[in-house]
Amino acid sequence: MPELPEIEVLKRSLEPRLAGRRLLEVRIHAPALREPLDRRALGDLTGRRIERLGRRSKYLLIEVEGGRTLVIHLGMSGRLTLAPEAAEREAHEHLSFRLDAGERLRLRDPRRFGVAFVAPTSGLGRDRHFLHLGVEPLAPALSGPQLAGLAAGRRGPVKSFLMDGRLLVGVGNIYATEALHRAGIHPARSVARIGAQRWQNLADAVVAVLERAIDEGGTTLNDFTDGAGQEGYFQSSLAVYGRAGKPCAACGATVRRIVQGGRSTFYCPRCQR
DNA sequence: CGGTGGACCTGCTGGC
DNA sequence: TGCCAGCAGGTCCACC
Repeated sequence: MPELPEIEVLKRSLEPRLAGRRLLEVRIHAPALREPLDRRALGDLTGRRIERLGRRSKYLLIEVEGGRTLVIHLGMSGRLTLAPEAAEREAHEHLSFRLDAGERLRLRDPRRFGVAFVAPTSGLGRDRHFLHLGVEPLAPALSGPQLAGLAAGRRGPVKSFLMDGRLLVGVGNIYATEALHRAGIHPARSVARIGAQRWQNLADAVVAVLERAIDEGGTTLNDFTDGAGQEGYFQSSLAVYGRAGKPCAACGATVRRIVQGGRSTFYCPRCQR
């Protein structure tokens, strides 16, 4: 579900409701998500006040007093919501924190591809999850020369390049697909055959698609919601993703589906060269 | 270096 | 109606 826009939407929805509040009690209902849950480190968060929320790549950062940060990655199917303490635990709710005022922060993740761990705030960049992450595409906005520089000396299809988190973070299958359509670039085109103008178009497209998706509350294909349970509506703006056999939103040609690196890619054979 | 395929896991959909 | 194959927003690894 979650790429950069979804995590950013989640962060923005939770921040005003979490900042300044205290984590009063933790419940852990599974031994592990994609990685084991450290009961001691998570339990050690109780009693601490939440200072601020942040985001790095597709990781949500919940910074608490005492120099710790609770880091949450939603994997493919995770959902983090703030709901009444009285509400029953839902299926696949693996981790939750009771807060004051009768609310509970709940992490549900049916597929358990997500991650939740605690790390020292000052050393986050040295944590193994963050050590090899590439550049953020927003603020400052990605530029053409920057993208070209990341691709210099490389080969391989541009879509794989966009999704390589060691170079550029936050862009997953949906937004890589949509950005390439917006830039008019065929997803299988080699990065070695992209010129300066196209790099600029692509950088602009990545930024525009991500920003618009944030504005529209993210993409809810199946189960994404923000921290209040609100679904996004960028799915209605998708030009090609998931639209194999249907008309391209821009030109009406029939959208095609191919597989790259084991993932579905959708593109318009007329708009994208 | 890059590409492929698989692993992790549950749930939903579509075809028969 | 039921069953089963295929597919799903993300990483991470082994292997060619």
